[in-house]
Amino acid sequence: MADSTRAGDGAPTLHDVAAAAGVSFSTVSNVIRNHPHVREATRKRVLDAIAAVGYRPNLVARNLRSGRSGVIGLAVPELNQSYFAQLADDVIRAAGAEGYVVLVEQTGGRRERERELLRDPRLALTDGTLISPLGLTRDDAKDIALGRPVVVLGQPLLDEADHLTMQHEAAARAATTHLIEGGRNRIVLLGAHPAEQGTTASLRRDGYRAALEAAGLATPDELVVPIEVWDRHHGAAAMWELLRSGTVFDAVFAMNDDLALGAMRALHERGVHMPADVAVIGFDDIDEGRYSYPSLSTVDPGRRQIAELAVAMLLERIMGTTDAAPGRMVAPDFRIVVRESSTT
Amino acid sequence: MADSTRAGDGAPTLHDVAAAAGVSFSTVSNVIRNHPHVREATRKRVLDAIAAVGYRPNLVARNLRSGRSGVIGLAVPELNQSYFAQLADDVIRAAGAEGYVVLVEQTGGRRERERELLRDPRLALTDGTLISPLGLTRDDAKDIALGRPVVVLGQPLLDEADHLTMQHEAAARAATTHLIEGGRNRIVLLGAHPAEQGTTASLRRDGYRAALEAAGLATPDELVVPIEVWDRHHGAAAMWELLRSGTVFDAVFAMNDDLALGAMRALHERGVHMPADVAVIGFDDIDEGRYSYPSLSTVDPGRRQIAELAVAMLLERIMGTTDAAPGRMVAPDFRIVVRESSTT
DNA sequence: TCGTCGGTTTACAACGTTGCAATTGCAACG
DNA sequence: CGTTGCAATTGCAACGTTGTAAACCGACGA
Repeated sequence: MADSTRAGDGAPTLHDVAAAAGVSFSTVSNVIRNHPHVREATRKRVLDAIAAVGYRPNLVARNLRSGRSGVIGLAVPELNQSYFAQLADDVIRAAGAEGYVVLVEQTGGRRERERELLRDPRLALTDGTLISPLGLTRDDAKDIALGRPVVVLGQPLLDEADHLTMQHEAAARAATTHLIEGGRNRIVLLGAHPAEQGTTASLRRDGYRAALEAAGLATPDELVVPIEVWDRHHGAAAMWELLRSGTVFDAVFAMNDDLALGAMRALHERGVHMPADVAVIGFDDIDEGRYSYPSLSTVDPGRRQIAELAVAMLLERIMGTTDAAPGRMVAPDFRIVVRESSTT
Repeated sequence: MADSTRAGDGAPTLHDVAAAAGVSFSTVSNVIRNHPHVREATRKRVLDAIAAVGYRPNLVARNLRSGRSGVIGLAVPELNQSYFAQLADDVIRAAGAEGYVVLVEQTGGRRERERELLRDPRLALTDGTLISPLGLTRDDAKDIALGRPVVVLGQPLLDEADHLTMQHEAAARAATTHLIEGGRNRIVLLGAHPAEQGTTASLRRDGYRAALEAAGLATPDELVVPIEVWDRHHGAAAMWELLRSGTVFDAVFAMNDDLALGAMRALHERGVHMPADVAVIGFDDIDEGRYSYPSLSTVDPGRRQIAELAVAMLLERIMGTTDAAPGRMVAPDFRIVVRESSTT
């Protein structure tokens, strides 16, 4: 039980085990690594010694030797946004199934922070990175040299990285079309990021516009509401402001479910009925939307599959089981989920 | 710009920089470590070489040398439960402010997994662990020898660890009392874990019972609803079942907000009005509760402060800035947050 | 001119592994 | 009874740092 062989306060090492078992530390290493040529009696003696001194391999040393850490990094805007919490959940599970653990970083969706993260030597602790950028543009990323496996969840951004792209535009278009087919024609877009190109926000906005144009509807500027941070709070605040302004509308397409839920709260408070007065659809299919009142229509982008696919792509790079050039994959099909908030 | 000095595919090391700068690698190390005695000209030459070869320190090697990794582990049931997602958010922020990053593990609240995690050598990658156990009991934990900094969010569990305990019982009692003061007397407890002692669930149940007894109310068995997993789905399902059974009640105290939100959905679907017919209060004060309809009354346990305090306690152990025996801290005050769901 | 004393630079031994190369021991063989 | 062959064991050089001890080198005072 006791660890009488140990000196100082450090954890026992191979050498401590070796001393306890009366063999060289190489032999202990052989036992641990399942080296084929170890006599049964020796193996047992070593295993007993391991138990006796309470030895645990020092993973840091092992990593230094092997060049691998068994850790992947996941960078998301913030876990307080349900979509990313659930994405992180899925990623941790998928990675865990392959024996990897996950270091989670929050970017707040700020481009400087996203940039910094991709260059941060801290990431060298991980074998690779999965990043879901929000603010970063191709321009910002131009001079980033990675030299390590990275998978980007989003639009093509880095030449050296793999990309897993959602069908933002098509999905946004389908969501908007769903509202139009329900007879709506003054549809608010909640969460625009005006100045940007090639980001999640701009692609979804393009889809929204395309749907309206295809239906012969105009897209008045006052219906496109910019919101920097896509959380419930900002969704509610923006909706309050919109209601205060007296703008007339009969539907809302929110850039994500958090914004939609925040907006719904504001609509409730003003006594606006959903879906009778205003139909609402969000994006992401977070779990909450099933349980809200009214339950929230949304776009299911296949989050779970995306997480699994992204982890698989990253691990393939890490293990070097692929020699394909960095490329782009398009996420599996999205799906419009119709719930109460947009039922005609 | 180019890295012509490099051989092979490995990242450049101190030696590569040294070669490029024409100094010994020790000097490079001195520059990096801000050793006082380096001639200005030399420093500049080395810095240029660092930039030229694109050197980044190898953190794994640094960690091996220093015995520190700058990583802490956070073990929570699952990020899909909003409270833990927000806790993780807070912990990552608090740790980040001190220069630490966070490796997140999910336990699913399963005792075996929680046990395993505390013994897993994988944790050796981290400098310490913050764990929020759900299933683990003192008995389960009896034979766990840590030998490393651990802070437990919850009841005293491990002799070698620090504990940060919420005032579960008092808070649950206050929540229940709030419902009673609103004139309710058939109060459902949602989320009991029947057989357990000393866990979050049992302490909150004790608080619930104490409040009822103090008010001279009975606690009929049919009002105490056991639910294993505290998420929206199970909350809704349990409420459906309760409604189906014909049990009469006029209020619900849910063990957490997710359960409450799930239950509210079921109540909505059955046309039960809140708070008129049934008052609801949850626990945790997750962000969602502000935006639900009706907005959810809850117990604010001071999550943010708890996260910051827990990180501070853990870092104190890691840095060895305290030599106090492992002990227990009680979390700062909770607060009953009254919103629409329990307004009389 | 020599020794001393700074500041400056370099050498080197860890940190705890891994994995190959080298060594040992032993049995079967010629 | 010395080889050969092979299993079992051991030695040792990495992996890329940090930090201490040692070495170097002018300049300055004696």
